[in-house]
Amino acid sequence: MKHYRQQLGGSDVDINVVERDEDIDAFHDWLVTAPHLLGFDTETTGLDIYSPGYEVRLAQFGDHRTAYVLRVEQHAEAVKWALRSGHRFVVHNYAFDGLVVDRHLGVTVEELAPNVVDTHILAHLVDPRQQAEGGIGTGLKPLAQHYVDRNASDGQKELQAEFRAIGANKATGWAKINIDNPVYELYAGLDPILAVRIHDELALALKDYDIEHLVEFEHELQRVLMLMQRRGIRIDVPWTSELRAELQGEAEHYRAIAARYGVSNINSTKQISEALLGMGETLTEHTASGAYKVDKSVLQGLADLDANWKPLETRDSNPLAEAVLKAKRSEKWDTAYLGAFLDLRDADDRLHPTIGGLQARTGRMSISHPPLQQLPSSEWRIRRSMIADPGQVIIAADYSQVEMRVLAALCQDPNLVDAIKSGTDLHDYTARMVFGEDFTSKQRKIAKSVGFGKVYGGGAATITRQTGAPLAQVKEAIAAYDATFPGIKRLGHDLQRQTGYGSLPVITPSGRRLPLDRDRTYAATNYLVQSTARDLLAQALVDMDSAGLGEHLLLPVHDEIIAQCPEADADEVLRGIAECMDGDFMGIPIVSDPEKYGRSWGHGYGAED
DNA sequence: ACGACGCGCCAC
DNA sequence: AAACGTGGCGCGTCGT
Repeated sequence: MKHYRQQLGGSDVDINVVERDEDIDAFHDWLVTAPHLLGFDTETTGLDIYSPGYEVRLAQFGDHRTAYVLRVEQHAEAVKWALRSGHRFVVHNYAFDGLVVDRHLGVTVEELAPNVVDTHILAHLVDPRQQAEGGIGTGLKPLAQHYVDRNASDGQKELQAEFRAIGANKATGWAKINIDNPVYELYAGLDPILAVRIHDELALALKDYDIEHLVEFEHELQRVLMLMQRRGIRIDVPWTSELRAELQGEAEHYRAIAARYGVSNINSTKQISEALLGMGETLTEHTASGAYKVDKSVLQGLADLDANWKPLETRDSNPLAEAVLKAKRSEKWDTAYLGAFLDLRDADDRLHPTIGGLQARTGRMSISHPPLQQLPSSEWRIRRSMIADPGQVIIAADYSQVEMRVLAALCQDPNLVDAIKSGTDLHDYTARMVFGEDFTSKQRKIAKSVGFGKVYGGGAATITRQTGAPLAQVKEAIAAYDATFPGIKRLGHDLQRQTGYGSLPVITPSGRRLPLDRDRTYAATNYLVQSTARDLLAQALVDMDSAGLGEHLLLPVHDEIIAQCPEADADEVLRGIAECMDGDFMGIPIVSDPEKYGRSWGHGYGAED
């Protein structure tokens, strides 16, 4: 047995590294007398749990002052035994380690999840802000520094130095570092101890908030999301490869055109602005640092295109602007999406994206590796890469105008409630109230933008920029909007007053605490609405799992659920999904729009067989 | 060479 | 009085 002793938060901690088979006896002896609640952590070769060749290298258990580090290759049975020993475990970000032991040790999410408390979830419920936003932070390091020891480290920096010493980097070091490297072993052992100590402090903080139901709910949701991540989603490799080749060809074609105008690097804003000025174009917008702005909207203007890439026919299209726009788009779609699909797939051509259940300040979920919540929706080709399992079809259900409905429920403005309950198009209703019976399509667009502005906290200037309508007209529309729906404005005022203008958090109907930034208290309405809409979708996911629909679920996308099922069952499964999503929220009907897509996700966006 | 950071752009 | 929210990620730039 190898030992390390270290000071942590004013007391000594002991880290024991199991080296030989006889050391396991000491681990056994410790575990059977150890506290019921133990910290657990793993060290692995990387983050891509499902990639070929992936390995879990170390497994660590610990209490407040003692940790055992086990090498999984040697002592996998002891690790499994410990995980099944009836203890409860504290894990920081169980969504990761839980899937690691599910995939690589066969200790499943189903058996372990009920015995786990995740400090990431607790931390987010105490304070969802990152350090940079003025919060405590939700990572192991900031939590350790805040709750355990001002000088605590999660070892990332120290390990990075070790990686460098062996000619590795952050990406390769975790797989390459010697398994008996002392820095590696020490920090591996510290992590479960930190998790336990952080847990106790967070549990104490949560006691005051009376949100035990949220703690339980978020763990339940996490389990459902982990099963979705484990299931993964199949990709059509030949389609993806062919589309890549096509987009790469397009990018190359347009790069060559740009090069003819002196732009050798289409990502260099400097080259682009200089070349455009050289062609006699006038650039009027500047970036924050004073450089000429040549972003998408500026280039679209020069290329005579509107925001939807449709010709405006107001001028001759600048060929350089057009070439840069198209080259950039093709390149981004190729690398950020299609390339990632192929790189991140497992041996069975499935993606297992990381689904963060409690990610944004508002609790909104995120999906990364690859980022499947942000695939282009303007066309179907990228989404066409995601396909249903054999014999199945992709189905989806999205909430209809969920944020406006939530806003109506929370502010109870009579006209807004009436507008939603009447079932008429909300933006038509608003335009009629604001501009009268004979409103034009332009006025409807303004009314729609004002509505979004209310949800996001935007003002007249932003709406002017978006719609192109004159400022005076936008201001008039906002005034009329406020007069029509006074409850929305009142909600914002009430929230700011109730929170002491940012000194207290906004509390959502679910009990979630949402701290405000003092210089942006106008965001209170948006936080409340966004978070509550998220809670509705999260509850629907948990309900679907309880209703036996879990096996169909693929992805959550903010206000919609992507799923799959055998074609013959599509109507029935969609009905079940709708039953979980739909309902009454504070007197406002929440309704979803279920749809059968077809063989691929792209089939919901225009792809055909 | 690597990593932190700002910008821009994709989504809802 | 006015103030557009939440993410992920690839690129270029800059600092180590």
